[in-house]
Amino acid sequence: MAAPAAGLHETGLFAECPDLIGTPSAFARDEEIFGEGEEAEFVYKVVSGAVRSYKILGDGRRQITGFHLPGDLFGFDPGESHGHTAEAVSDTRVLIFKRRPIERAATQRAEVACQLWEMTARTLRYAQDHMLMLGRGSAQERVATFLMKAGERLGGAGAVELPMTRRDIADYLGLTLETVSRTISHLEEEGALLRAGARHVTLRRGRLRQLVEA
Amino acid sequence: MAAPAAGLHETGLFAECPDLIGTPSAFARDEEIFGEGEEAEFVYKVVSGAVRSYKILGDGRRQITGFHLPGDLFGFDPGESHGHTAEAVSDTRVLIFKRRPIERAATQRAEVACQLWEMTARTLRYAQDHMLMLGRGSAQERVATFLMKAGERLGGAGAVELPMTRRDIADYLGLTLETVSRTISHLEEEGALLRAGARHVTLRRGRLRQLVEA
DNA sequence: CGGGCGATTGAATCGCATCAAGCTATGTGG
DNA sequence: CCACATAGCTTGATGCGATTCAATCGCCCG
Repeated sequence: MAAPAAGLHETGLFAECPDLIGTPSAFARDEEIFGEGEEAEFVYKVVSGAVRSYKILGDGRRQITGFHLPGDLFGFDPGESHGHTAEAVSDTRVLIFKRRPIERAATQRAEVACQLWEMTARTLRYAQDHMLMLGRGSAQERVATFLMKAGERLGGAGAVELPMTRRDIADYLGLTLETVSRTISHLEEEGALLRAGARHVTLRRGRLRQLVEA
Repeated sequence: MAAPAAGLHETGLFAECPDLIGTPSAFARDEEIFGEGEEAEFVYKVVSGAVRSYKILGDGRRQITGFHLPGDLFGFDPGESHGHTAEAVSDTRVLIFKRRPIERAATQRAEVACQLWEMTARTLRYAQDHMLMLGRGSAQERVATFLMKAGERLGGAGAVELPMTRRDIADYLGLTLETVSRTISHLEEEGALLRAGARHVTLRRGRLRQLVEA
């Protein structure tokens, strides 16, 4: 679904930098965590909740480039300033890390730099897959693919609790919220999912995959 | 326009790896350089000509993720296998480097790893800007932006010699070749450019920028 | 000079956007 | 505890921009 950018934790980068205990912090729904163009002083790791990263196009058109879920690291666009704005999708708790010590460690320890490289590379692969959807996918393909990927990350057996609104999904997929809503209704008619309230869906993965590949 | 991914040369990574003198090689127009899924044994640097990297969606729909021009490095998607297919847009000369020694150097020398990280990060920024176009731009915005970026990379004063076909441009921008053609005609009517043969255009940058921002 | 591929242009169609009501949860104050 | 307000979602009607299908056109190369 999104650009996880996890892995630092698991691979122990943070464990190996004793000074880099993250500072816990919390953001309310829709609160800005950082803005595009601001100096990139911190890096963030989601503990609970969800975060959206997006770019804006002058007149307000918004493209969400990724959602960040618990375990994901975000805000580490290399460069002096943030290339995105990040906001809490729902009430969210994060750990905050200073960016400088991490970058300093990277200049001295090759394995740290390699892990950062690997992390950025993973984000790049997600971005390129997403480009394929945005450039070439129909509305149905985009929504079905989104739900399947969301299901893998959020769901257990098939029940998925979506933290984001229809507008967020639309801005992630390059559609309007009406089209997302209609498409989900259509998928339900086709037997590809069941809704229980707008945010709670149960996926029929096989059926969904059929519709995407057909 | 594309995902340059240059920088390794200028920053001397290759100079510092005496074993890594690139092997010259040449590809004819439309010849495949490597295919998606193949083992990623080599990295390539464009000497002359142009290269397209793309992904394919089952039924033949193609999304070009970037064009590579002289000086650009490509094929360095980290991971064991290539995530793209690469083909020569026109007759193209490249330098070929073995990937292994570079990665080995990265695991030992932090500054090498940092350069690779930086390179991937630059590609990621291009990909994310492109996502904004694909998700939210009109045909006119996409084509005008493409031409301006192509002009910066290929053109001197304003005369641009496009190495790729309308279909290539369309598959890069998520449009059809007819729409690209029509849009270029329309831009010419608007006084934003002059054509001298399909591949040769002279841009009026100020006028183009007006149309994109309006 | 002729063949052919790529580009342009035209006409009809379609998918998604836009505009516009309702609907349904959730939460708040009386 | 219920009425009401509100934000988010769904559904419907209509329009538009891009695609699709179909002819030419024109440039380049043999």
